[in-house]
Amino acid sequence: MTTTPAPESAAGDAVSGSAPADDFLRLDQQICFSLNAASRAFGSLYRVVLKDLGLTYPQYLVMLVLWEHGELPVKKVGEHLRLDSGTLSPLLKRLEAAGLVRRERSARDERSVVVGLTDEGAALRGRALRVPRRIAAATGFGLTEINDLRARLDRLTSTLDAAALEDFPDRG
Amino acid sequence: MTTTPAPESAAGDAVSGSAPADDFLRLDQQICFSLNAASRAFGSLYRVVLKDLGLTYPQYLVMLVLWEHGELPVKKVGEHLRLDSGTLSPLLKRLEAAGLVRRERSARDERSVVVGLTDEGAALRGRALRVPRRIAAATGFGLTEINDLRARLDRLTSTLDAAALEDFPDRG
DNA sequence: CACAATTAAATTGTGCACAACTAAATGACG
DNA sequence: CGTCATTTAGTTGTGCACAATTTAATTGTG
Repeated sequence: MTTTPAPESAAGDAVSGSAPADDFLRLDQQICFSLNAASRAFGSLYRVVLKDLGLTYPQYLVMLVLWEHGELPVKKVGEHLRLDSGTLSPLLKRLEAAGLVRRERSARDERSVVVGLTDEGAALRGRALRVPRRIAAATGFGLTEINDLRARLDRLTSTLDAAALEDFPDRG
Repeated sequence: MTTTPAPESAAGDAVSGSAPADDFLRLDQQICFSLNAASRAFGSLYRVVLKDLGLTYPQYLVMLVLWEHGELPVKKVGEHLRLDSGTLSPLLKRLEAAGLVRRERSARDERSVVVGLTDEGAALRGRALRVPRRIAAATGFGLTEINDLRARLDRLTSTLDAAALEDFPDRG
């Protein structure tokens, strides 16, 4: 579980034999699983930390966007978070039911629904200020290391997005 | 979007003012969001690549485990993937309905359900061999870089797990 | 102005993650 | 042997992600 053998013999050439492909399959399991596991481990930690704010992790992300940008149409919130209305509509309804946000149709454009903070939602920010520090501490990483990891992940994300668009151009 | 200002002035001391905490909140958004986004971008890519195998991403992970280890009780599958029966039971039923795995109660221990591959499930491995290469290519990362990222993520995961256990010791 | 194309939310349906709980089998111990 | 704690799957309920579809408003064009 330390420093994988790394089947570099098969790194550059086409799939010829069978053994290198096996290694790739095992490696693939490790990579995709590592990311998946890290994401879920983060989720578990946030679940604990956010419990007394009464927020789930995706709800917290939405609140972060609103705290930073003020009121926004659902569309814009979705652009910030890479989420569509299929995910956001029910989530925002739950935040509204919790009294943290209000949602109202824009007068200028009746298609658009503008999401804003209630007083309670704005006040919650004060209690949220201590969240990042607890999370950062739990990672055991320093700021530099965190920023480095973030940069790699962001690069990975945009590369993956680009690759997905090549295979599947009919996507927004 | 390049090299964040990094509010290192507030890195070591307690939250005194307001501005540094604001920065932390913004930073937190970036970190957790980056991981979340990368995980979902990976998911989208796998969704496309796995489409003609008829597998979802979590189902693919289960198949990887079975291809590598042969038949296993549900419990063991869950240990490999960090998933409990609440997630695995319905997932395995879908794989069984698809004709890829069979599930049968162990004779030795009637509590345990052993999951094994059908001929069709074993045969699917052949078509899956080309998946890792497509994924690796899409990341735009070399093997070294992938392994490095994986190592960081694994370290992050175990640190996060340990931190969660400190806050919440009643967890397996 | 009329009408087609586009856009924004919402809805529907499928599948995953996870907490909480249930049911059944096993194992330990008096 | 009987009883109780533990273990293993499964079930239920909540919430998120995402594809596909629907509805309504807006924009563009003739």
